[in-house]
Amino acid sequence: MPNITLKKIAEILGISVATASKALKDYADISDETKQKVKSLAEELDYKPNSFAQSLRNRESKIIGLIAPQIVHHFFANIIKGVIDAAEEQGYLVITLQSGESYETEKKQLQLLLDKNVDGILISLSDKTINYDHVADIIKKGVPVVLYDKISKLLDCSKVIIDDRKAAYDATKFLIDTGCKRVAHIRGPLKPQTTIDRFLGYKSALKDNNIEYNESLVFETKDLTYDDGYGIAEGIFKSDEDIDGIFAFTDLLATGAMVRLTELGMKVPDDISIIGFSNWFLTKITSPPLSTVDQPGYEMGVKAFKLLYREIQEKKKDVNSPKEIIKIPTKVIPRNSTRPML
Amino acid sequence: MPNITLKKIAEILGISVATASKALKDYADISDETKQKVKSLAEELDYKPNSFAQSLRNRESKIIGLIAPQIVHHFFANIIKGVIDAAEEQGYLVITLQSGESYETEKKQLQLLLDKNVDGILISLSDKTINYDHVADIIKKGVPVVLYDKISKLLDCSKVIIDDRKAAYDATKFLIDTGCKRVAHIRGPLKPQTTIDRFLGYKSALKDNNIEYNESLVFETKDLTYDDGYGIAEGIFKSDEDIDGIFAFTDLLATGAMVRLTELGMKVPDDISIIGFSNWFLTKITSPPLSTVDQPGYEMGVKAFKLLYREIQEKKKDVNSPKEIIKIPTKVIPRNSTRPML
DNA sequence: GTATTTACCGAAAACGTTTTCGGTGATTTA
DNA sequence: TAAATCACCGAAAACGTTTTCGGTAAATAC
Repeated sequence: MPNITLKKIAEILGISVATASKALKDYADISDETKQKVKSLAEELDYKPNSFAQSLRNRESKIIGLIAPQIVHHFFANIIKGVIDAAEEQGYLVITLQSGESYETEKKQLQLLLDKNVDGILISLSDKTINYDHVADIIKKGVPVVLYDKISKLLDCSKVIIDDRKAAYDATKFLIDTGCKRVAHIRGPLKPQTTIDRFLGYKSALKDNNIEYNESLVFETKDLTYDDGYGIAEGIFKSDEDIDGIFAFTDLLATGAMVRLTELGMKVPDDISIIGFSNWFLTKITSPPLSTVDQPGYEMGVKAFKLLYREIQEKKKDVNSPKEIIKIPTKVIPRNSTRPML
Repeated sequence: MPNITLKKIAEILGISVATASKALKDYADISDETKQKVKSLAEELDYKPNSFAQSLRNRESKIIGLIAPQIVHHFFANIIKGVIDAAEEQGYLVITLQSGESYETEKKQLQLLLDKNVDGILISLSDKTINYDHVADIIKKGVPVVLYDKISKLLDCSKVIIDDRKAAYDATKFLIDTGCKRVAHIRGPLKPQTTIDRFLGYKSALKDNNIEYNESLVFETKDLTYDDGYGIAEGIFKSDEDIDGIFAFTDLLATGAMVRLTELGMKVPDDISIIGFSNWFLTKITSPPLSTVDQPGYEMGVKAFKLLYREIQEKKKDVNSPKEIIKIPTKVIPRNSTRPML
């Protein structure tokens, strides 16, 4: 079945393709009568403009690209959902790709999106990415790019991030406020900025509460897995430091640690309080339910798209407003792995 | 910066656009010398063919559409990942959309994808979808469509599904084999086929093991939420039926029920054994860890794409092989919410 | 030495849309 | 009545690619 085109409509009506096109777009130099005829015939034949032709002519695809390190991940899935919803509202569709935390695939996928002529790109850097030229290059080329969550300060573009430092500060302070004296920190892998920021937030909360920072209370992880948290708990249990609180880099680490410490006979939260990070679904159903920091992924996705959308519009009009960095506020969610506030 | 096109390459080299195009595609009627010149200049200038022009000319977008009821969902996220990976391998990109279990948006999004001229569509029906014309129409139009997970028998197209009936049979049999005498079933909402199939699997496992089916051992849910499972547990606890095993429609329901039953003083698995369905991540960290049925989402996504890919290829060649229905095998994952096998 | 094949290239149409730039005839204005 | 305005429409170029169909020169065949 041959597709129905403007040409066909024009032929049937005995007018030119140009007139048909303009009629559908309500150009002023087309009579109301012709407009009506074209519109109703288009309706009747269920005419759909060919998007390739439109894109070719208008130089825009109405598609954006989205790269996430992982898709099967509560936080990122929420972001993706937010992006898709916000995009759809503006008539944009989203091509999603995942780097799998690999620099090479991240680079390759960026190119795939560019090859498809997406109107803009939303990207969260992989943990392994230490060279940013692949992103810098496309920014330089004028492609609208917005970074979200895993960002780099070296990249000159708009960004949406969690205020990790403040969030970590709040979490740590919450432990202190609920009676913890010696708070440990299970930190993430060294590289990403989030690790550093949460660590700094932890440190400054200690400082502000007159607790001396003690390096041996900081435990490092590489994998961010449940098993990792589970393993690290051994060290915390055996430590001589009288640890009575843990601020973990993620809920998963916290959960792993909590399970192991419980197995080892410690009571949570009385012997040791634990707070995670992200408010993933699982935190509601651990025993005890895990206190955590809510990291609003959906909102982040929406904001990221809106930033990108603005840039896309501005590019069309050839204006250039300054880059923006949005910090999404977080909130401590107290549950039963920490003691109640006094 | 103006994009670099075939025309530009041709001009620089003093040849025609046609020759340039053919050189890049290794046409036999172009001399090796010209091919080399064109290729190296293209390389040097970083020439990227304009995808709109290609799509317009070739009538294919190398993009497929994917509609899922939910994105923030372990099972679907895995499927999406599988689809994206498999697609990328064949040079396809994926536009993902979520219906949010709404028939109206499902319908609308199908249209959005069609308007973008995707080469094919992968769709999992929303729970609320009871009219299938919107899908049937595009199948009739010749658009390659493959249904996955939430399917309808009324739709004539290829499908990829979990063998729900067998999976439920296995899960129920597993409870019986580990000593349960009176196995309850928390079933899903009435409509979707999965609910029915799992229920039938449950029933026939009972029958094959000479246990009489008892309607009052079947509990219905609407929401599939943790809270739903939690609430239903009340009824199970208060029941006079001496229930000693539960096969729940999903892990979440199972977890909710398990938590509530534990609160009510029952010991899992000794007083009551529980098995869930899906092997979501959370099952590893409940206490006790939840026995479940593994539902391989990733594999399902891969298979679904491959089916779709085949149809797309066949459509190009104008051949028409019969529709295929793939059933993905599942596996019982024994953990500690059920008793050990004797 | 003519006829035929071979090797290589290009003109042009096509995909379907959008928009510019005139160009009609009809109506107003001076 | 001539000149200016108006309302309406269409031809054609453009977006960048692909492919068909010749066409020309050189190489081979007879």
